[in-house]
Amino acid sequence: MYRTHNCGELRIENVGQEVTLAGWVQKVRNLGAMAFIDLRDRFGITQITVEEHSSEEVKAIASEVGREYVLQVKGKVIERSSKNSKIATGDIEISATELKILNRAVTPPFTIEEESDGGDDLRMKYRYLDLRRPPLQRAMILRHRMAQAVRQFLDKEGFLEIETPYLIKSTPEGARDFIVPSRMNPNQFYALPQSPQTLKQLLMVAGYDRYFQIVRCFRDEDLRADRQPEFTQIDCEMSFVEQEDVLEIFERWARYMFKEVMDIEFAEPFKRMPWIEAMEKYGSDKPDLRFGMEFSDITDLAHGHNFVVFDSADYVVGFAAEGCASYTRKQIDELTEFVKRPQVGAKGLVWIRVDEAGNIKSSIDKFFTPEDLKSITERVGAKSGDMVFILCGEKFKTLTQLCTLRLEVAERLGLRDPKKFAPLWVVDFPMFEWDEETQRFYAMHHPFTSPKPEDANYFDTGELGKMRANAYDFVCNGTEIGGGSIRIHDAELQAKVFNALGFTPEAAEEQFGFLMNAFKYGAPPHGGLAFGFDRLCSLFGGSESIRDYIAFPKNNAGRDVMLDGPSPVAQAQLDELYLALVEPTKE
RNA sequence: GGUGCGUUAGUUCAGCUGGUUAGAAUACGUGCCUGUCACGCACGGGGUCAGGGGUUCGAGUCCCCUACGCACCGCCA
Repeated sequence: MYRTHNCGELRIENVGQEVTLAGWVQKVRNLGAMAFIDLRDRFGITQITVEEHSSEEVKAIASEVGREYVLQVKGKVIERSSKNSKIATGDIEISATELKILNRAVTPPFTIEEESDGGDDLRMKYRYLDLRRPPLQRAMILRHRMAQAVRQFLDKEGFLEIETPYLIKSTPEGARDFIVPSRMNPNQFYALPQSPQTLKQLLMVAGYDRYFQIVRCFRDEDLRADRQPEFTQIDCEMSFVEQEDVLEIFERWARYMFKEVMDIEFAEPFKRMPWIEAMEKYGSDKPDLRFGMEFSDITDLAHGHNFVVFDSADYVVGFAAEGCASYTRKQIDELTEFVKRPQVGAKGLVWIRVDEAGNIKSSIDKFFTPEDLKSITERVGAKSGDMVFILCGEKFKTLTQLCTLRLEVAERLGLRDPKKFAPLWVVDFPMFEWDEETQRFYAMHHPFTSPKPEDANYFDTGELGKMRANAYDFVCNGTEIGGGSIRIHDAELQAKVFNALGFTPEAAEEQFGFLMNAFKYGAPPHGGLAFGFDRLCSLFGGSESIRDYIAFPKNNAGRDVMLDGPSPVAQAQLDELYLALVEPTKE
């Protein structure tokens, strides 16, 4: 038997017991005649003491072990003369009677402690060492507990966990597919699923009624802190439901998760916000509602004052930055530079200061009377001590730019508190989105999303941009955590949508024939949604990056720096797959 | 596809307007040390300044290219 206890469980009650522990040596403090060894496993740290009266063999091993040696210790639990309140086992220590080196270790490239001295890149290369550190272990344990909570809730609600294949068929809509060559079918390829969307709809046709899966999804797009090429979704689908049914059950699910994992309860129902309201009030389809600073349309007040910047703009919009009247010229200049960066793209920033005494001063005093400015500050709800920031231009572009500024101001004011949670449902998304580049409509959600019945007439009028969908997103703290829709279950309606998206009947048949065909055999009304599990973990865990919650993540370029993949393969492997390589062309 | 920042000891970093032998902390090694827990003290080893090219009497420092890393824009139905 390697151990009787783990390194985190012994307490004062255990004093006197003979125990065996095994773990990794975190640190040796050798004082000459005596030595202390911190022995670590994922349960905690226990101090081992080697004393003057210990055997020569024990002393010899204690002086030999280094960091990350795997060590087995036999000894007696004794009460410490000087306790350490920083660790859970700090009241006791093990007086070693026997030490055995189970394995030696070379000096690790960074310290394996709560706060490592290693940089991100290095720790990623030695991910298995980084994963030994308590912060990473807490993250993995959080993820595990969350997955268990998901299963408990959905099982109780009658959902069946059903696995769908990873080797499926490529479809050109949406993100780029990862493709996998088929040896048995020369010159043909599988695709890895971007999500099991069509498969879960087929499960509804098959009568499984309520399905879920914690499932890996794959998208061959560029990465971000919150985007990995393979990521995990909590994928759900239900039959015989309307939007309200889906929102009801998954709001209860979200509350269950917050309660079980975070011990947080929300008194009020989650806020619901139509997409257009989210855009106009916050400039985003995933607004951060941990704080206010809502936008107000001031186009009518801004026009007609011989200020050419405003007069030439379609849309003028602003918000009151709470308590920012004290901002100095330098701080305003910084924010101006911030919005003028190419990533934001605004031309400039107009400000109106309402000081503590209620006096108004602005960057547009030349063009606006104090009364005009006052009506603007009233429109945006600015109080004494606030600063109004205004951008103008094309409507949605300007709203998006102002959103970036709102978040930056909130960040500076410390309002983006990771301990605070502001969940909401964004509903009534547009059905279609016009793409200038390809001059066609794309499905904003996906092509299986149903339009709102009252908007169906826009198929006939051709005003596809006005059509709203039965689609909804779950948003928290400015992050899209999940989204879904009520699907189309009618072949005729599905054909209309494919037509609107520019598919010929033949192309629709070729790509989605299996689904259209299945729908002929009695598809129930159905809908569902999917949550980004990695993002949910990072939301709960309080980290910006989902990489912290993935055991073996990819880097910025989609590489696994630990395995050093992707990599070339042997010619024989290529031959077997009938693949030939070409030199990459460099622009 | 694009923009910005970065790359100096095992590690994290400093290194000014170009100027002698590139430093600190930590880690590592050796010795001393009976209550440490960021142990302490002393000594020591450790550098292709990412790679290549250029400017210069002289480059870690300035310029160009490449590679790699991070963040972001595009992209992510």
